[in-house]
Amino acid sequence: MKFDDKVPIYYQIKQHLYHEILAATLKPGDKLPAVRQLAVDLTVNVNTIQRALSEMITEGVIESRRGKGNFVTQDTARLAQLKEQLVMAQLALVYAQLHALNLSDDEIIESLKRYIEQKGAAQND
Amino acid sequence: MKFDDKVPIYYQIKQHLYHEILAATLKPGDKLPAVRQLAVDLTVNVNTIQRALSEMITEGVIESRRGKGNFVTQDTARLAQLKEQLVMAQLALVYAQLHALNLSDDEIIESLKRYIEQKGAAQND
DNA sequence: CCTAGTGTTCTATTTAACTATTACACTATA
DNA sequence: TATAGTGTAATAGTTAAATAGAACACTAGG
Repeated sequence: MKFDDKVPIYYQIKQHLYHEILAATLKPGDKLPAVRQLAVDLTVNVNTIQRALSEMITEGVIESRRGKGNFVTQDTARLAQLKEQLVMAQLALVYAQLHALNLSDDEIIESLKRYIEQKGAAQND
Repeated sequence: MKFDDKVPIYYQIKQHLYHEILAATLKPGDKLPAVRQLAVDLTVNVNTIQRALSEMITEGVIESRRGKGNFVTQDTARLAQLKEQLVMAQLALVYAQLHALNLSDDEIIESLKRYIEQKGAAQND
């Protein structure tokens, strides 16, 4: 995994895991890879994995069972809520950024459409 | 100015200045506030300001004139190019994030529209 | 009971960002 | 030429992220 050195690695790992869970690559109740395995896979230290996981445990996304492993919560309502929050946060961010560049609401929507069309033309998804 | 502690301060300052320039709050040829003044305004050290500025000088956005000050470049073509790049980069980012959450192209566009409508309803812009 | 696999915690060290401080270089102007 | 305002650069110290390594706690299975 490649990291952006502008953002703490533990935070990027957290976002990575969030995406896997909210995109249902990891389903409710699924067991995550062992922390030592994740550390190898992502070529970081166990402590860095642990830091990402401990925040997600606090947030109710992951349940930890000592001696067994880490598991995706089965609280699907919580997951749906978090997904909606994440989508809205992303949109709010990009909207604020583009609005700050003096793009109107319509221009923002249009430029997104243009981007998607260009993307589709450049490479079939 | 408030900073996100997940991202280096110098980098946030750079983005902040980019926005002011590309939104034409600071126009081509305009003089920027003195580095020591910026340091006071943004409550950071001069070196942190300098680091942001030196990258922007390398990128051709700002011209430095020793003893006089820092000035926005008058190369409007360069500015237009950078603005387009920045907009596209923002869109690419949010698209990738939402796509990774299994939202289709249409759903991404629709959710942006919904966000903007909600925003307009919640607070007149 | 022992062992392997798991999560958890602690200490020490390294590195990069940021700060504080000082000094230097150049420009304009009184 | 003296002074104030500007950018530039170097040094030293602080802090947080990340690493390395070790130890501890719990579970399952032979």
